[in-house]
Amino acid sequence: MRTSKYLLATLKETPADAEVISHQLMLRAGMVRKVAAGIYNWLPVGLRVMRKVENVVREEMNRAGALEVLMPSIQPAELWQESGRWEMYGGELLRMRDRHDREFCFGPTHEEVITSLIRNEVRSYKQLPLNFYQIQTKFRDERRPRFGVMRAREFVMKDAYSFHLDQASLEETYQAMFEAYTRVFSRLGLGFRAVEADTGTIGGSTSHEFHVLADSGEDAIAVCDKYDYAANVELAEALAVGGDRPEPVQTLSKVDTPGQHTIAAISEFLNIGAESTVKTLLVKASEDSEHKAVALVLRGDHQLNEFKAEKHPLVASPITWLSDEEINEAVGCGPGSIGTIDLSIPVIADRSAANLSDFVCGANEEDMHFTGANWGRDCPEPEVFDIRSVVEGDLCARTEGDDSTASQISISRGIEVGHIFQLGTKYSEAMNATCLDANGRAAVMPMGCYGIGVSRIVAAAIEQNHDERGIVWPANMAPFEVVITPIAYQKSEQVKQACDSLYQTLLELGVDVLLDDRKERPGIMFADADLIGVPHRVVIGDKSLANDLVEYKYRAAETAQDMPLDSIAKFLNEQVLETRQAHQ
RNA sequence: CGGGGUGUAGCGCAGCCUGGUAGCGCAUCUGGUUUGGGACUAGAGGGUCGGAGGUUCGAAUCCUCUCACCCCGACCA
Repeated sequence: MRTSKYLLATLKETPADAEVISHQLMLRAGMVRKVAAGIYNWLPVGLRVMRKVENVVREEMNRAGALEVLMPSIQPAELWQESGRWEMYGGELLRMRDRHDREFCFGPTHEEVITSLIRNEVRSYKQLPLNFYQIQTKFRDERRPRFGVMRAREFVMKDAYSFHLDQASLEETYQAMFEAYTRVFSRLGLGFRAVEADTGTIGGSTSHEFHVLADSGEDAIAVCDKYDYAANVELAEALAVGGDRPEPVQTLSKVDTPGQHTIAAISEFLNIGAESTVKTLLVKASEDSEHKAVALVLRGDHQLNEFKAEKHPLVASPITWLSDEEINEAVGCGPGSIGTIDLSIPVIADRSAANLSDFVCGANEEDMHFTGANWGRDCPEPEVFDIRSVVEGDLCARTEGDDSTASQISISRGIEVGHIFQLGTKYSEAMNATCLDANGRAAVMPMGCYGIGVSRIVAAAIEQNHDERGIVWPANMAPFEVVITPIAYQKSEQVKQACDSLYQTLLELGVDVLLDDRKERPGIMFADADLIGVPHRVVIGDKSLANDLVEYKYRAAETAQDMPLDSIAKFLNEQVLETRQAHQ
């Protein structure tokens, strides 16, 4: 491609509404432009990158035996009503009506469509297992789109759905997808980690997320390298800290704590550590409970994990906090004075809180607290449940024996770019997707689903690969593999000939090459090439040509080097082929 | 959906408080001088001041309503 016939659309200044570096650089490099909140145009440079990602994804899905299909982005309401999600999905589902007033939605995902398709096409277990995928535009009406293409409303996703006769077959395909995803992200040159993930309301089955590690990531990941444990903090198990519960030594006493309503205030007022206090949080009880509220008890220095708490049968889902009035009604005081003594509602204590003795808690009376409180003696033994979030330094849940130092949890941030899921029969059962088994009986097909955020990967890769001059693409994602930067292309016939000839040779070798034949000063051409992140750059000017030399520079390298003109094409081709092969 | 903020040329911004007929830098176009890291120079084009209504002789500026976008808030690729 010649820049004179192309749209580089690079920007010198950073647009004001871009916050994260990937969004800023995608705008500056002329990759995307915003059309509306969370909706983007992909310009030529950006689309080139996305296509490269798609190609790798497609190759690996094909290699893993999945079959490519294309489903519609507009889906009829009937299918969603059949699965029950027309009511359940909420505001993220963009709904619309056609001219006959029939209801449709713009697909945020395709379980319904694929299940409806396959239940009509598959008759016998002999056809199974089958795995279908597509690379297609999705729409989710996010409550808050942000970070450019990273959390857009309209985005490109690879989604796959597998159908099986039994669980064993599902697990086999799940494993194959796990390996395919690992290959995809490795080939794309991303620093990533597969982590155990929340199965959400579907429950019971296995799920893994693939995260690109980046400080700007919206997810927190708990990692322990020693035991090879990695899980989203949403579900990472938190062990009790502090060992077994010591015997009580203090007596229960009520103390005046005027105006002290927070853990920080109480521990300072009483001159004790927050880890000897307990906080009592009141949330709504689930509908089948006889109580209105449930008390969640945590050690003062710990944080409630709402995802975990929601899984307890007594806790209403989604988790709902009691208002100040409701708290007063339930325990007779404000939110800053609740405690575990003489509570008439169920008490669920975190493992660490349950291990405390002689702790401080509210007295269910304004401006009063208890010290020396003890489970079993002063209040009933609580139900113990893991309801706190792991923190840096916690012992890994997989720790074996008395290994207290080397197996601590560290927390890092990640961008979710892939998610694989054993769905089970949730959709196949609701939509009656069956096939005949070996006994000639109808069997509901267990399903798996597997997603990759194609457009999000582009942004995630930039988060991980940039410097002060711009993007430094991983080899397999760069929009162009080589850029030729002439010095005085318009004036020097010698330079023009050398550039055109090299350009033609590289094109014939199948290299993605960009020739910057604009009538610009070198500084502008260098800046643009660095900004869009072309890995290999060749500068051709009269000075070096006089010695039959050209200058070669690798984008990520500090310095350039002179190379003979007559061997540069061969050299570049080798470089390109080498990186392509290294990432096959 | 709550809370905060911003809308003035393609991009980044000033002007608004104190009403008087819209400006700066970058980018764009033309000419000249330049040509190894975002040049210099002379000229030129480009704006419903987000939209509607109101106050006023007169509104980018004051008032009301509205729309869009951004940021902070717990179900996601």
